[in-house]
Amino acid sequence: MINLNIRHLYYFIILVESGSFSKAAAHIGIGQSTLSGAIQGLEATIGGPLLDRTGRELVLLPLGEAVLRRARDIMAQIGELPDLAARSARPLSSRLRLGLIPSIAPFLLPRMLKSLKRAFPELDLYVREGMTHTLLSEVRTGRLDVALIADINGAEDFDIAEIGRDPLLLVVPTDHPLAGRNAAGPEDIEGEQLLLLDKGHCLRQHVLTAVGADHVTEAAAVSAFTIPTLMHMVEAHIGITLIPEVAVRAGAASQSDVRTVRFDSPHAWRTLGLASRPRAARSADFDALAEHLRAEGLIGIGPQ
Amino acid sequence: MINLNIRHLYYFIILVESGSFSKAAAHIGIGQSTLSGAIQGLEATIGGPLLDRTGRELVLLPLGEAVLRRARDIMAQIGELPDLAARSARPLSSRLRLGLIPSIAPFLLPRMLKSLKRAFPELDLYVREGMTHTLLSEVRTGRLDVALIADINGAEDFDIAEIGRDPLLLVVPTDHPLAGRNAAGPEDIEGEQLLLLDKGHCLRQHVLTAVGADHVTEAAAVSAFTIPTLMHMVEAHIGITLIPEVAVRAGAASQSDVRTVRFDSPHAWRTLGLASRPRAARSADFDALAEHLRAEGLIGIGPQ
DNA sequence: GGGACCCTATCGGAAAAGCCGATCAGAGCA
DNA sequence: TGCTCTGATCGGCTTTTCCGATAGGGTCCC
Repeated sequence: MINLNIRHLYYFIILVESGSFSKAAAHIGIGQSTLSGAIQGLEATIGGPLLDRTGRELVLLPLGEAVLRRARDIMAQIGELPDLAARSARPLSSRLRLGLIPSIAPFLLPRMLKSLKRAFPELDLYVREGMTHTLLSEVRTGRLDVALIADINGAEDFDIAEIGRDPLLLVVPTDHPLAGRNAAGPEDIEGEQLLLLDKGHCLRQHVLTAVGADHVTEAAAVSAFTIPTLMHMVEAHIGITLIPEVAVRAGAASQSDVRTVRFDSPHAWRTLGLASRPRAARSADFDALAEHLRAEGLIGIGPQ
Repeated sequence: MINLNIRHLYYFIILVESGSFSKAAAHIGIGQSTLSGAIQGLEATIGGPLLDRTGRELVLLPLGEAVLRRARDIMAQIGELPDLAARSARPLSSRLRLGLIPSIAPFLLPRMLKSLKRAFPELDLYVREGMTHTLLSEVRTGRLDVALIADINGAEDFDIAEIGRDPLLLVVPTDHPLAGRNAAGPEDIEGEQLLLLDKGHCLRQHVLTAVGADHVTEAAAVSAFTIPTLMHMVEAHIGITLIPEVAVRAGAASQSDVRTVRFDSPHAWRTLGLASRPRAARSADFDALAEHLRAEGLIGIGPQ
């Protein structure tokens, strides 16, 4: 194993620039004997002489010249390390791997990316879409830094920074009796065909809870993979559904044949939060991200 | 001053590749506590945390990733150093700064460069032309490695590797009485106008010695800066001169209006030698160069 | 939820390296 | 031939590095 101290490479550089052991030692602030020994150690680990000391002036051997070039390169790279550290110390200034659930990602990303780019130009955001349990597993193993999820009750093992509340809105066809109403409740949609996202999506459970799981048998529900598909199914009078406000805000329900109606229920909203590993070294970064999302109001309507 | 051991950078690389302190320590062959301390030291000198150790798996922080990249670069550069040393150990495999005197350089260089390139492809030859005392001064101070000179008696302070003897030939106009002769001697040119190189050129003194300084007063001699100029002056019947065989061999006297004649005199030759600093670290290189010049017979007619 | 297992951090003592001042040997110069 | 300057060497001291043992957490399985 090579035993080589960066400091000794620096000594060598100064030695060449000074042209003399004693001057270099004085310049560095060490004894001449120390420098002599350090250079000999350098030559021993490299495996050849660097300097010709026989003459009145030190003469750099070809090997010494090659080593000098590399030593300068190395010192430059070493010198950058504290700068890297300083840069990393600034909030949201480096790579951050963010996971989002499918009922948020497509609606939030366009605005969020723009907003983050403006506020944190150094941020190198890496985004992945996945269901809650997948994202949390990746956060746990370190493949993701944070996950923006909507089921903060199932994430007790994680640090949760709440972002806000995302209400669920009822979506009905334009010609539906409820289409003109200001608000509706669970009792208004009894017997209706309820359209849900596939199993695994947390929104599915939230919707079932919002309408009251008793009122709709799961067997009677029809599933879709994405919210836009749900919208098209509502348009086609296959049934009705509830979608989160973030999707509505992004235009998910803006076709002319559907209407959104406020849904009054004790559970007609979901709480959004950023989940990260507890005691993670970068918690300051995560807090900054949560604070930014809250302040910008990109998602949710303020903390519960 | 940054106190950082290359070894610890290597530790960090292995640590990241192993994914665990204990595995990395076992792989390197050090104690786990040692590795822990080394990484903490690294983080202290760099100025920020490199890893998040809170979870089950080590997670590389952005700073750690940047440092890892640089560490790998640095290790690669360090690893090349012994290779550089090994290459430098081969003879004539690196830069060599050679000085030549004006009465040799223009005639020898074309053939010598080709020959050296063939024999030592790694050689990076840097050539300078200068008068003997200039070259020797530069050898002494280390700005040149060796000088090919013709006045080895004036260089007692240097290591001299003799290359061979360079005879001096008489040059006369074609219609000169001596032009048809096989040989001539000092007595044959008494009273002739002798053409010499300028003061400072060692050839000037060699010629004066060869003809016997008594036979020609310096005042009667006419000077030129280069041997081709001398040739033109002989052509123009301004006088006669002696030039070294190396110049003749390179075609310096091949115009139709001059003839060369062997000059018989105890001093009608000069000894060529490579001068280098005594006890120089690269003496093996210089010996190899001298041996090559002798073996190739590019200059001189064998050792005296 | 309790216990086993694995992980990293910490501590005291031993080994090694780094450093210093003093001294020695050699080269260059007068 | 001395004198001066320079780098190498040596003994002793300080600092760093390393190790084994141990402590403190986190994770996972029962």
